Amino acid sequence: MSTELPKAYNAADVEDKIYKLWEESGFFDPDKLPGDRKDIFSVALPPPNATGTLHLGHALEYSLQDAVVRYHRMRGEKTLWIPGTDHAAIATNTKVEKILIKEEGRNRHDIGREAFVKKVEDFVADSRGTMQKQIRQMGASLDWSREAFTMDAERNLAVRTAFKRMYDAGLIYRGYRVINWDPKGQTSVSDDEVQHRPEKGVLYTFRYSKDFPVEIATTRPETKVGDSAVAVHPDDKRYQKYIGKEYGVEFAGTRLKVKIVADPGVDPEFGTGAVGVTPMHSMTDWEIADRQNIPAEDRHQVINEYARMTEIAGPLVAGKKTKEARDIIVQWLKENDLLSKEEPTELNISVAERSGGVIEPLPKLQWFITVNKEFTIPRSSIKGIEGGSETTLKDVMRAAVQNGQIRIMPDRFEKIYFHWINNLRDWNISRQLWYGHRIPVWYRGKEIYCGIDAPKDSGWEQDPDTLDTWFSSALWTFSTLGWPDENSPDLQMYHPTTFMNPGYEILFFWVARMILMSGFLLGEIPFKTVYLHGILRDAQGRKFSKSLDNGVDPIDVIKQYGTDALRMSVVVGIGPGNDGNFDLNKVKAYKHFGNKLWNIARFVLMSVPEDSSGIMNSQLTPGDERSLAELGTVLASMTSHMDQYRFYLAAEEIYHYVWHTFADKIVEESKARLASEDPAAKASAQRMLLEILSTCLKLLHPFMPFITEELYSKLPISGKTMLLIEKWPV
RNA sequence: GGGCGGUUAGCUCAGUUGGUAGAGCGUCUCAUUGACGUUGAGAAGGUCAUAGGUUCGAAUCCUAUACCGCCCACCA
Repeated sequence: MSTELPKAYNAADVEDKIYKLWEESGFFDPDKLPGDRKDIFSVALPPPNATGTLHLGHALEYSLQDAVVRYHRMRGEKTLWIPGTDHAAIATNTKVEKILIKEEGRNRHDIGREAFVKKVEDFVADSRGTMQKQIRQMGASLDWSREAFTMDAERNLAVRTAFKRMYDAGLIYRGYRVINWDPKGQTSVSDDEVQHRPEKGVLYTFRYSKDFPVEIATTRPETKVGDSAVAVHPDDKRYQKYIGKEYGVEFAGTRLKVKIVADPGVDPEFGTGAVGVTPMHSMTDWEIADRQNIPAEDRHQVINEYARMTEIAGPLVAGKKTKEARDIIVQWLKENDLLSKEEPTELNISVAERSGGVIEPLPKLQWFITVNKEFTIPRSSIKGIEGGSETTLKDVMRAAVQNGQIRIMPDRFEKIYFHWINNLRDWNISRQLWYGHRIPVWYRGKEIYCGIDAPKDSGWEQDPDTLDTWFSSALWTFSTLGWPDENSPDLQMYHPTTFMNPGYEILFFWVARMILMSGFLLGEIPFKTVYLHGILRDAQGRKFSKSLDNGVDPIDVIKQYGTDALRMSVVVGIGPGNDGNFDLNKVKAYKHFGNKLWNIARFVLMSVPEDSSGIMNSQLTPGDERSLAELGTVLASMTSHMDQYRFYLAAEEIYHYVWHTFADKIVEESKARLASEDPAAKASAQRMLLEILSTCLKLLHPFMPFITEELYSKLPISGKTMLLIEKWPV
């Protein structure tokens, strides 16, 4: 054999070249794949946030998806994998504003909306370029001709159309109520974007004034200047005589009208069994106030958007930060001999997940998607939901998974999903951010107009708010396929998509919302299988974090060990839904494996003639027949693993076979015969080696695409194609 | 408060429907001008958290307990 391979495999020499070859072949585009492909396999890449660069989590995600995509392409399916980027409104806003403050000492308000959005767009353009390059380095076989961005013109049209249709169906409404306000990010956030952090607090027990009949308990005395009622349990004997009575009280420099009401939501065992109701600063209290018909004029906003006390809060605390106000009020209670107890307590503080700001519940006029309201679903292929029937978005989301049309892997996340739906409240979709999809609603005096485009006549002003970034992400499986053009060939061909591979941390943010949107807008499920992956931790199992400085740049790993080694290291041994540890030693081990494979191929290539047509027809010895049969069982098992999305087992199986059966046993055993004088024995060995090597390269290709493609190109077999589109053996 | 996951070799973790325990790394011994030292052969090392139960048989199923971790939550 004349082809000279270097002694060791050097990933850097081949990866860029191979990727270019693939990309130029056009085979990432399913329309350009050869042969008659009837079965469809389509995947939408979870679009990475346009906030900068890829991290190891992306490496894990893309290794899994590329393996499954390559496998199905080799199975002869019409395989589409669509790339894209998410504008990640809140994350990008935050990041760019941070840079702005650092570099220019100005915030977004200093430079104005237009200039700020321009800055964000420039930043995003930059990030997207970097990330596209990095995704290519991962070897991801994405159809770049269909690349999408959640903020481009096509996706913007999809967003406006979706909003309009939901608005017309009565599923989107504007409402004034208590929402999660992030004083740091200066925007509202949805319930899912609020995280809880345990903190030590104090439970204060006191009464508003000397002549007020009941004591209440709270951890936030500063909000009590905004109280409108005291709620007790309807069956609580202690307070029966006060229920329905109204008191005027002088409390910490304010005058309050406090009605004592009975509400079943109150726990008689907690504190004094009586709760001060602050409608404007607690969602629960707002709901109690609604149930008790507390009129709007008796609800007082005492905290503003900057987490400072308002004028209404009274002269004692007005203008103060909430924490200062708390101290002042506690002091006032003590001075007036109203405080009866101070007990240390554990409390959960609410924090905005992006900015880290402490959430301040505030009443605001916001846009919501209602999840409990009945509507007529125009059409539906979701089992259990009849087209034309009355249903709710919650029911749609539930049905899609309950009836098995969507499978969530691992199964246990289905329970978590249902639990989330059961407790779901209306989704606050408006954000007071500048970068994002502008809400397609216009106002003129008391008139309101919702439309895909601005109203033609003059005097209208568009709603200043933008949409929650997950609103556009929720459309992703079909907004990337030409929707809202229902006749789009891509949409008809590739939707519902086959496979979806997000991290479990965005099950609610994204997976559930995709099911919601696809259900309402298309009457379809967005995908058939959701394979949730876990988080990658460091070698000791710790989370990657800036403070630990244990971050690893996947591009550095690729430079040092090669992409194939990185890919194997994040796939093998990590089951669905489980966190994995990232260990450079593991990457190194798979680099060694690549080299092993390289040298197996070198040996085989040196051992067979340049023209293999003669040996490929030679008679196999019974021993060689057995070896091929044994490979057949490995193949069958691997195929089954791949079909069931058990990549972690498939990859390990072929790894083990190549090294410890093919190299250690079969190749070793063949050496004597290759050197022998018996031409039949020699030819049989040559044929067997070449066949096994060829098959192994195919089986490994989904996991280690670069080295296998390179080696496959050297094999002296006729009729072969690029390994990328070679047939998976059967 | 509710729910979920984990507990397997020194370390990090696999173990698909129950059939006498596996991988990588690490350790020890030996080999080696050989396709590959990014190597090969071999070895040591586990009562599969604990206690019960089901079964001919359990790391695997059931019930408790302990310890770690995660998610959800309108006990103010």
